[in-house]
Amino acid sequence: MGRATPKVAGRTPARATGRQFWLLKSEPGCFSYDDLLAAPDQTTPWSGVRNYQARNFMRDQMRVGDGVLFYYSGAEPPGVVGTAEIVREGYPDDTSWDPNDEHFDPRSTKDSPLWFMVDVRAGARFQNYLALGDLRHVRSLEGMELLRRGSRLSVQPVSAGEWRTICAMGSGQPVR
DNA sequence: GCCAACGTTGGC
DNA sequence: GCCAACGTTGGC
Repeated sequence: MGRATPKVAGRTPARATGRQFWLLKSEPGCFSYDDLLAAPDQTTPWSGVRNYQARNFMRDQMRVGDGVLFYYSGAEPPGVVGTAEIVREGYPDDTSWDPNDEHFDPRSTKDSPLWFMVDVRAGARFQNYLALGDLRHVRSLEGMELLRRGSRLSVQPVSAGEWRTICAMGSGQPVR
C-alpha cells in the first residue's frame, strides 16, 4: 500500500522526487563542452546513446530543469567540465533510423522507436576542471556511481549531495 | 533460462 | 596498448 499523498490547498503537489541530477559522458573529441556552447541556443539533442539503462533514464526519468554534470570520458585526464540542464524530456532518437548515421539501428523505426534522447542546454563551465582522479579523493563523493570501479554507464543519476559538492568544487570552494 | 563468447567502454 | 568490467548475443 502506498503512503497517503499530502495535499496542499491551492497548490499542485511537487513531483515526489523534486529536481534530479544526472551525469552525462561525452568524449570531447566527439562532442565537447565548447561544441555545446557553440550550438544553436547552446542546446543539443543527446543522441546516439545505445544502452538500455541509459535510455530508460532519458526516456522515463529526466525532467525539464534537471541538472546535468558534463563529463569528459576518454580525456586526459577524464573529468567534469561544467553543468547543463535538461530542456526537453525524452523523445525518439532520430539518428537511430537514419541509415547514414553511425548510430543507425535497423530495429528502431519512426513507428516503433527503440532509442530515446533528451535535449540539453549548457549551464556554466566550471572555473576548475574537476579531474576524475581528484574526485576520487573527496570523502563526500564516496559511493558515487562514477567512481565505482568499472563504471561505464554513460547516463547516470547523481544525488543532490553529490551535485552540490561537485558544483562547489567547480567554483573553487573547498570541500571534503 | 543459462552461460560462454564476444564486443565495447574507458581508466590507466 | 593493456585489461577489467560490463552489456549483448546466440547456441543449447
